Amino acid sequence: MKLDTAANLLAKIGNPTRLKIVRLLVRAGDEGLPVGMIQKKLEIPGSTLTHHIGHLKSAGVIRQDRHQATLICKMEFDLLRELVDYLTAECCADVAAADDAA
Amino acid sequence: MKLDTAANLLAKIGNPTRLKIVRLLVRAGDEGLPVGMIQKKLEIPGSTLTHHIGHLKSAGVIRQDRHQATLICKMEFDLLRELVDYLTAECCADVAAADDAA
DNA sequence: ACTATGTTTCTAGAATTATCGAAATAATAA
DNA sequence: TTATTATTTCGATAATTCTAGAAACATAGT
Repeated sequence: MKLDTAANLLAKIGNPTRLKIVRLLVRAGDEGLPVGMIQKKLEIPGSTLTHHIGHLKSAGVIRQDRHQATLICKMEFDLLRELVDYLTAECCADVAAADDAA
Repeated sequence: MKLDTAANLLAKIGNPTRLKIVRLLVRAGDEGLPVGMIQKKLEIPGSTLTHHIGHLKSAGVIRQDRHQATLICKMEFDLLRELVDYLTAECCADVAAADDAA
């Protein structure tokens, strides 16, 4: 994963409202959650919620599947995992070596 | 770690310039890097660099130790690890829906 | 004191992001 | 068709963040 991609993903989930959305969706698992349910839990206007969902979607963090009249939001777990892997590799891997060197 | 704290940390390192700084400092290990060396590697104006360092410092991601005329920037590895742990918990969550302290 | 180097503070403009009401669209049912 | 529920798009404003030049401050050497 490129640095700019990682930075973008981090910035997206680095917004309190969006991190709450991510957390809800992670806990919802593969079944996801309807937009309306997220809205009910976060208690924010629909347009604001859509704005944040748009960010998460365009970054590839989540996707939306329509189910009748409702849109179900689902985590793209693979990407989230990739991001954590990047952080671990790029930002934490050298910690042990650094500790040894000290 | 609280959600808002995590979101703030993610937002801080979710800026390409700051993620580059973090990466340099992680690789520098416990010895850290002088501001001037970071500036030389990133090729950005000092005032811009100070701005980003200020963000990282106020979030607790890095600290600065003066060594004669130069300021050495060092990662706060513990906090970074805590953040990765938080993300990992979110990512690999079979978390109980009960602890909803949003 | 003066000079040089390293870094920050001040300041302001540009760019991006967040918020949300109102109107529009999507899907389905009566 | 009309109605209803679900969600988005539009449009405008507010708030935040980014960038960087100029000036100031910090430290050490002469």
